[in-house]
Amino acid sequence: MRGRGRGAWWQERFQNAGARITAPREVVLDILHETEEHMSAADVYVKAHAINPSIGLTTVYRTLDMLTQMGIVQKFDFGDGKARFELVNNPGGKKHHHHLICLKCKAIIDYTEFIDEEVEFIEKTQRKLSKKYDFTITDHAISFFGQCAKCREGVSF
Amino acid sequence: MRGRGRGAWWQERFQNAGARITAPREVVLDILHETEEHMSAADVYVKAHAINPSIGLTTVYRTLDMLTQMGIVQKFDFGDGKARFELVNNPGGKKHHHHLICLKCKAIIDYTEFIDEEVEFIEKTQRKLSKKYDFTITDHAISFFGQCAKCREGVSF
DNA sequence: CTTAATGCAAAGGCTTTGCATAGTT
DNA sequence: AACTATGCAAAGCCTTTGCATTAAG
Repeated sequence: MRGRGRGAWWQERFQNAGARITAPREVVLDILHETEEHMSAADVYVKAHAINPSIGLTTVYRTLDMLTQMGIVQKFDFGDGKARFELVNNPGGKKHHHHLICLKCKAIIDYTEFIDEEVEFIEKTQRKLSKKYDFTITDHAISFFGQCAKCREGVSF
Repeated sequence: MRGRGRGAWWQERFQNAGARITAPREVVLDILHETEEHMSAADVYVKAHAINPSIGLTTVYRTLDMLTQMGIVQKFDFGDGKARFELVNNPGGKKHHHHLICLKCKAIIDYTEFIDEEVEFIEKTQRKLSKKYDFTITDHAISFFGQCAKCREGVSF
């Protein structure tokens, strides 16, 4: 029963969805809320298990999957074989950002610089898409791919 | 030796990179060039193997990976456990597009409607990011996530 | 000729599933 | 009490790796 009271924003969503509020789910949400990183399921599991040793890896996977489907969490694949998870709206936490990904070394840069200009643009597009395709859009992702300075120096390709 | 003469655009890039032009690579590029779908490695393999039975799955994976690192192909993860590949620039082929993804049923909609407006915006951002982070940007991806009309009707979440 | 590319088989690693148990509502 | 959520172990499945062979430049 960790974090009860705080973070009620998602508890309401759980109830509306008929999903039970359980200790493992609270722990996972807390962890995602407090981190600045792009965490893999295993990363979350390690922290969760440290907090509450009775939490298993399977539950972490299942929780992350549920949260992704609910639109509370966003799942990313940066190309290194394991999925990464981030809270979509992190009140008081990490700022909304987009990604710059090096295709060679898989380095990820989070940028927030031009987000403000992007927001207006994105929202306009979102409204149009939502209407045209009868889609309820809850989130978006923008990524740029290329080579970082370090990898550009190196030979090949 | 399929497709020699045509599609010389990538052959030059191979030579500059010191990569050999081989039959399997030509076949894979041809397949990607001719399709309208988001193909998995297995999908590509099936077609490639049908054209040239001596082509193995491993080579398809290795080729796709190389093309991705070269920026010729873009690798996507739509959340169903297998990676998808698309040619980045497909002269005379499929138009550049972005994705609308249903988090429930994993349906993917390719949209091209508002691309033109996006292009100008994206290029501006790209120039700024490229400069600030000393990154050579070769491509981008924009995706919107949510629920399609069909899944919205269904209960849960 | 030299070195990269390929294929097959096997290994690897992340993620999912079956089933009995514990926990919520 | 009724039914969802969890955990463990095992299975699944996509992807990668080792190594001998073949082919490109």
